[in-house]
Amino acid sequence: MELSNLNIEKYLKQNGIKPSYQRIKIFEYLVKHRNHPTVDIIYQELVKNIPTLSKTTVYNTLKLFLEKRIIQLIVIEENETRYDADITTHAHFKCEKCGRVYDIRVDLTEMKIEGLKTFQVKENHIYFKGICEKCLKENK
Amino acid sequence: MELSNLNIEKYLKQNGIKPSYQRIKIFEYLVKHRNHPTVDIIYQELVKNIPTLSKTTVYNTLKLFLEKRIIQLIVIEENETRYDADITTHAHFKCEKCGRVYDIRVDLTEMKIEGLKTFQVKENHIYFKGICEKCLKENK
DNA sequence: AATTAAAATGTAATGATTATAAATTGTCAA
DNA sequence: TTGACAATTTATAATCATTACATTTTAATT
Repeated sequence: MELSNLNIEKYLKQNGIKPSYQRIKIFEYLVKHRNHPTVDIIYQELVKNIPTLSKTTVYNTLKLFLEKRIIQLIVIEENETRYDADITTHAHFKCEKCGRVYDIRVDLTEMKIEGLKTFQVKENHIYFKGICEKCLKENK
Repeated sequence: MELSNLNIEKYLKQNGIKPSYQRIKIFEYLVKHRNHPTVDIIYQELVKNIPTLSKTTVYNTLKLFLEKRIIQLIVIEENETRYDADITTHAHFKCEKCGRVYDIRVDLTEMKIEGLKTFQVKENHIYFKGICEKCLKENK
């Protein structure tokens, strides 16, 4: 299902989450922007329209979303935790210049890993660092 | 070259690092244990034999090693930064039960990624989470 | 409307990392 | 060998993201 078209309230309910105003807005932010934001980015954006919003609420809500597995954690840099409402398998690319985090489609079926045969794998994470196309062009 | 057999003092010099006692011991710890330790683990182990050791020195030294590219950063959990003296391309697996971080050999040549064509990739990181073989057996 | 539970909020506490300044050690010319 | 300067280590304080906790607000139920 395309996240951008779904009814967020319904989606939260389906996943056992009571759809409060704040929860809806936080999830909506993730779905609409798809920018892999940090807690602070989410807070700074939403507090413009929800002046009473507390950063603790953002933390609590994201933790709840993680427990219910409707978002995933992205940890690329130390001390920079980001969140993604796209929970399908995909990789990320972080540009060292502009700091943007891009979604990268990867085909993991190609990747057969001997060393993991005897392990029970629950999550896989792939990310790259470098310079994005946009920044490469600008620096010419 | 096998890191475990090399002369650490020489290796540091070759990479533009003045081989002080602390630096040698910290690098030696990484090479001998290969356990992807945190700063605290390194500090707690080394301070047993170097009572004057400061945690700041461990931080400074690891930062220097990173700049000189003789170690790599491993960030799997938020708020848990680990270090690895093996700078060859390989993946990691963190066990959710015992917390151990395993090295996993992967063949990245198989992984052709359309979305990265126009980007300049400098680093790639792959990690998995789940239950390791040891813990799977113990829980039976 | 009253009662209770859930959620949101504000503030304080925690803990890893970084900044800063002082002390120690190493280097090298005189 | 000594003195002076630079590099390194150390100890302490500051920072900042996250978590803990207590209070207030909102929602649900009778």
